[in-house]
Amino acid sequence: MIRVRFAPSPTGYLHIGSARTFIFNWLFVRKHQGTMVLRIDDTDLDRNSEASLNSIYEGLNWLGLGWDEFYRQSDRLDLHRKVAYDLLERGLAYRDFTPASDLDDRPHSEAQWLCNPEMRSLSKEQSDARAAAGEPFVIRFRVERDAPYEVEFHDQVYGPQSKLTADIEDFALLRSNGMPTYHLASCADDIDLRITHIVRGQDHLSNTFKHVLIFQAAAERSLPQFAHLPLLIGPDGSKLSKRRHGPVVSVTTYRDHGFLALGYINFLCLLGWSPKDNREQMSLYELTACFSFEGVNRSNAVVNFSEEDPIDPKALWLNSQHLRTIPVGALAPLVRQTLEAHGLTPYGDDAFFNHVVDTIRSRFSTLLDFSSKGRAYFSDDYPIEPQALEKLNAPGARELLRKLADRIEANPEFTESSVEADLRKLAEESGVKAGLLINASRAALTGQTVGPSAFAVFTCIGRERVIQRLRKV
RNA sequence: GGCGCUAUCGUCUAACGGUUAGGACGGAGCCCUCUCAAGGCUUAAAUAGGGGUUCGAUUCCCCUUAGCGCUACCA
Repeated sequence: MIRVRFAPSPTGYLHIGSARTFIFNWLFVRKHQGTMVLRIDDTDLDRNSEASLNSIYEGLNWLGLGWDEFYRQSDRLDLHRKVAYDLLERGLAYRDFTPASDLDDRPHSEAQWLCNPEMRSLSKEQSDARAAAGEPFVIRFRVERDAPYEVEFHDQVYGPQSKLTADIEDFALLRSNGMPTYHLASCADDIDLRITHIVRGQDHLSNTFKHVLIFQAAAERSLPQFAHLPLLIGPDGSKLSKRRHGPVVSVTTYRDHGFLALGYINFLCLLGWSPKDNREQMSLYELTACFSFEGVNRSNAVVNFSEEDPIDPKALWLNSQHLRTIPVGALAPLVRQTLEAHGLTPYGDDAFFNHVVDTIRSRFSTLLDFSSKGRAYFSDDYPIEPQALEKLNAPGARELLRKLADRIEANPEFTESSVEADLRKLAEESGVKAGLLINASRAALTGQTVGPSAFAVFTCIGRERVIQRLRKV
């Protein structure tokens, strides 16, 4: 049984890199009918906040993929401590009484820090005595020093990995305030939750050697599988961060820009992974079916945005592809929500609404376009653009539009073809080109010079409103 | 500084030793057309540099360079 976990720490919004990690975990586990664990890694008291936990849920809920089991590390502290003390008991870890402030003075840039030999060699009696006296300490993992060996694991993406114990420092397991470090909490939980595949960002690739040491020391069973994902970076080549790159790094930004969750998921999947057969637009089903770690790349992927253009153009394109191909029935409720959020109430029944959505969607790339560019289809209060005004100001245009209104009113039939017939007949009788009347109609009905076929516009606005709007010009 | 990872068009990527180095986004142009999209077609655009191995390297090995990551009582 495959079990994976997504383990965000609540120290900010849901980062798009984290979102992609979540998605890859999800695709993998759904493909193999395993269990998805959501685990909140909240062991850093200083940086955690309830607000950021909520924003992570917000992002996850928007993606809409879901999970099967849920844990918070802060509820599992006893387990973490037990693992640390067990390692201490067995001599695989030791107490380090060095005050935290002294460690800051370490010459970081020159030689790497491995351990403090004095603390490492403290006898059990001394160590116990100082602890009993209330002196603060951290518990560190005792990495082999006398007989260095290669710590090895096989990464599903990066292949065989190894690192000499001589290059691994005696990392902390338990802080002096009694809280576990990331390394300890993560491994203790992965063991306890019987996680079989650890899928996470490549920034943890070198940490994995430490984790392997913990797993080997603390778990009876064999190592989980590891799969590290290439990082998402900005156009400047640096890791995406809110401070540097702004709101583009938060998934909710894309929700707020009117993205379809599927469109954005699809985009994220194509960053660092490909199905190898040139497919780009894919359904969740297709993504799940063909996802594999073999298809994951090893080099970082740039999210392509700029100040003028804050959304990756490919994301926008992919979204527009989904927007025009998903079933109207699935799209319509989302459009309705968007409209309502902008104070617009669509006309007519569901069938009519679906018809309108279906007609105009191929020109749009986000949900927001329905309430902005598509406003005239859902409200009588819409702006007339300057170019549209020009069309209306064409000689005789207004008068012809009023006549057209009369013709339409006189004709009981109201379909694309009946309107077209009425319009063309009127143009012919008046000795003007049909194009003039067609363009003027669109301008009058939508306030815009761009949009669907003019006759389709008539049916989307509806008979009564068409007559009204044509007369009003 | 040490260790680890990476390197194909501007961007996302394909090519698991032999291709005119393919596709997509974006750009340019053409067609279609009542407008705008969509769609179709065309086009510009890449193997970081240097050594090997090989009949033959984008592909395998080494070096250089560059970028990224880890080197915290952050995750």
